Amino acid sequence: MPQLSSGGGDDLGANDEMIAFKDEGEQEEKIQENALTERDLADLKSSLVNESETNQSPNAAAIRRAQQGEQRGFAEKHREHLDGVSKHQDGGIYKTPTYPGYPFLMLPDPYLPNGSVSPSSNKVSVVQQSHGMHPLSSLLPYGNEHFSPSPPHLPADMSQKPGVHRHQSQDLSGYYSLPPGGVGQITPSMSWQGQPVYPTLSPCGFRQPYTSNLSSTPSSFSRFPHPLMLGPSGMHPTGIPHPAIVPPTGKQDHDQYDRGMYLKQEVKQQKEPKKPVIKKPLNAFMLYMKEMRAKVIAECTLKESAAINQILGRRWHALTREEQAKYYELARKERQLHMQLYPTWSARDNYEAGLSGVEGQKNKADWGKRKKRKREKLQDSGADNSL
DNA sequence: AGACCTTTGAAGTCT
DNA sequence: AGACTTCAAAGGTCT
Repeated sequence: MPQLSSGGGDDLGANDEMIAFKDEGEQEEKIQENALTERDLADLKSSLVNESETNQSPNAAAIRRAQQGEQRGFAEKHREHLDGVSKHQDGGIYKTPTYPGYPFLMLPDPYLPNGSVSPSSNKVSVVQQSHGMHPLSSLLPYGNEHFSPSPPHLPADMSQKPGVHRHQSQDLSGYYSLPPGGVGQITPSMSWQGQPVYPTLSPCGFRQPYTSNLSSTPSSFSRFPHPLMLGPSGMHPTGIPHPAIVPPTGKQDHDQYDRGMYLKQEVKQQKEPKKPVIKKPLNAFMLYMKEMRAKVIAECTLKESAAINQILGRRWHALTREEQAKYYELARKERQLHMQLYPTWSARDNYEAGLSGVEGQKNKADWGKRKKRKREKLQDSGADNSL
């Protein structure tokens, strides 16, 4: 793990914010690595494109394995980078928010007393938004479904776990519970229309001006209002439009702004009034993926998530520690918020309940099956390695 | 219809 | 304590 214990008094026990940063000389080394990685990405992309065009040629697996081997080497190297400990995060990470796509909001920092706005959050730096990506999506990592005009079901723990006091603290307000009928601190600058154009290296390795030309997309912010603008009807029954609550059917649909989708979901939810599942808070990499996926899709014209995730995994390793630290910090806040919203929730809940239906039906026997599958897979891969 | 793939990280379980 | 497993997102692909 790249994180080390902070000892900084984070009662979450989450230590991912403590990311080691070394001196600037190493940064240069990192930049060189980035350049190499971009070339690797070009190779990866071309191979992936070929892969998709040739309908998964027999060589694809071998190529993939080779890439993964290469990637592993990089990962280990990267982790070495992160092994050192530095304590200047608070002073350093957000001083220069160089990452253009990171949507900082005017968020009260739950770690600061009185819900004061931390230096880390007083930058509204929504500059580069991914294709079809909501500007707030990094802070709404559980999908947008929860903001649909049709309110989600009560969270399972709301009705099942007695004594769960759901307060809407000031700390939370900055994240999920914006004032009804308005977007609160969300200023017009949060719109990604007409944002500066950042020439970026595509994950495929070619330089391409990345424009947030989203007006043509169905989920464009210009055509559809922000889900948080939906007002009370889009609020969570608690008053907190928390996105972690999803129908137990599992997959979240992306084009939540599509009215047709709303209707479909309404019908679906009427048909299957199952208990919602509170999903895990997203980790740093998941947040990164969520933000960058659309961009990679647009630039590489890839759609297969497995391939995209490979690219994103590489890009993740190619990020500087500071860039990664932003996501670690965001993930930490996500966990904190999640814990505050659902103090009795445990990841175990989803182990047992699964997303497939009635809570508790996916019992340990089913879990054992998956375990077995995993083991079989690992054994197979081990056999592959032995060849 | 649902599992799988693919990634990293957090958190749970097991030994 | 450390190893192992599951889940989180995503959407095409496969069974």
